[in-house]
Amino acid sequence: MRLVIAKCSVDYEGRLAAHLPLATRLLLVKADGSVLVHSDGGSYKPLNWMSPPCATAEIEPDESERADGVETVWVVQHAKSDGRLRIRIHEVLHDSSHELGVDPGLVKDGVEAHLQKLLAEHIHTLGDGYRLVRREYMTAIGPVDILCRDADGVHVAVEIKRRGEIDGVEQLTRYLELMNRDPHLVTGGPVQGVFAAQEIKPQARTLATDRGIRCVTLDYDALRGIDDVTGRLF
Amino acid sequence: MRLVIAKCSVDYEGRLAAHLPLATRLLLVKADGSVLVHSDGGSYKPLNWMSPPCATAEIEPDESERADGVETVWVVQHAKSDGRLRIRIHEVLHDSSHELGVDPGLVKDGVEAHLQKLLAEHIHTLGDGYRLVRREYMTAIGPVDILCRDADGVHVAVEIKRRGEIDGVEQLTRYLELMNRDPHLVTGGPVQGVFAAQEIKPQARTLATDRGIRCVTLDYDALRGIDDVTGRLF
DNA sequence: GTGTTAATTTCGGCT
DNA sequence: AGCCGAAGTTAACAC
Repeated sequence: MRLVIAKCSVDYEGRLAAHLPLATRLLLVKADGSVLVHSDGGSYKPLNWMSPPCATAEIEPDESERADGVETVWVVQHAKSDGRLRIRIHEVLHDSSHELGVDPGLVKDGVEAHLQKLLAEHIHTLGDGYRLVRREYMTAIGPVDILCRDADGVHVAVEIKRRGEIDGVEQLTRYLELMNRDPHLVTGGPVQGVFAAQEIKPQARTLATDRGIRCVTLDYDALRGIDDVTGRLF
Repeated sequence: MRLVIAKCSVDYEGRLAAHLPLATRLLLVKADGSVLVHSDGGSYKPLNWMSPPCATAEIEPDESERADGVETVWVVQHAKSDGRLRIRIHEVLHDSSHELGVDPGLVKDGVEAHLQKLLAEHIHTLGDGYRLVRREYMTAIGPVDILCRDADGVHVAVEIKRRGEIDGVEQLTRYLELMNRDPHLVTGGPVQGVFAAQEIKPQARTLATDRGIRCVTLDYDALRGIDDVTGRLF
């Protein structure tokens, strides 16, 4: 990993065109060749970057660039597209390289998969008499998060999101359309839909309700709490 | 901006829980207090981070940590939530600070907003006699990019994308369904749909055509060129 | 490899 | 401030 603090201007051409005026920034070159241009604020997202695979060529500035005070030019070229980053360096304030080795990677907990597991374990939170059929019920266009049956034996497809937005309702709608063509699933009535999320946006709720899909707000801590209570029984 | 290369382990607790095993990484502390933990590969996204506003406290390791070889512990606490990053530093390999100043920021070109503006200004590229009704025509489920009328006065809803994919067709379909329930818009025939993009994926084109939606490929440079010509008239 | 879905998404625009 | 849609989204996972 190479760290360079430099006064520079940057131009990107690829999926869009973007320009960064002259200023002091951090240039980060990773072991895989990717380059990140960071300012001293904002977010974790760089101002500009080039994803791997890519290669950097350090070239001499042309006459007009040299007249503007450009010391060196980095041309970072993406290997598989015409995406290109051109970094005109006016002054290098710091330059150091470091061996980091391979990273063992991140371990996560508490994402959608976890919500799905918790809800499957406590499927009765959807209503009395609900029984789990299976998680990740496979259909031709992808897996339904949870398939269960209500007290009357009617199949219920559950789509789980951390944040419920319109896309999620569309997704569930596609599943429901498909499942309602399957005679095995249409038992005692069409397959019902439940849109479950920690938070449901008003527009998504409106669309879901309009399509006869029930909206359920999930309380992650409560589900986890129920989980703990269950745990205590053993 | 402070740059630290250190052997460390990281734990995040906030919207989820995440853990990074001991390894050598870059710790980047920005002027606004935000912290980024980068490995020497992957993408522009850090392995872990804390967004501003937040504050870092450097504390002494406890006994068991010290026994594990921990030299210092950084506790990065988010100011407005209970999100917290705990970085256990075993060894510092580099530590430097730099004054960067405020960044003038990024200038973009060629994004959807620009395409929309250009097409609205040259709505006749969709066909002779087309007239603009308005951009960002508001419906209950969101704004339609462009609403116009063809030579016969039939309303036409236009969805613009930089890259036309299936979800864009879905979006336009939702708008059309809703708009066709509005008697004010169904003048002389149902509202027509136009899916306009710089590039339209075959699957999206197939779906759109199947639904009676016309696909139009936009030439950004040509539109801009027309714009220049118009500009010359003044 | 291609396509689909999630993300501590982040970011910008508008109400 | 909140809501919604776009992103050079990126990244993980399934087929």
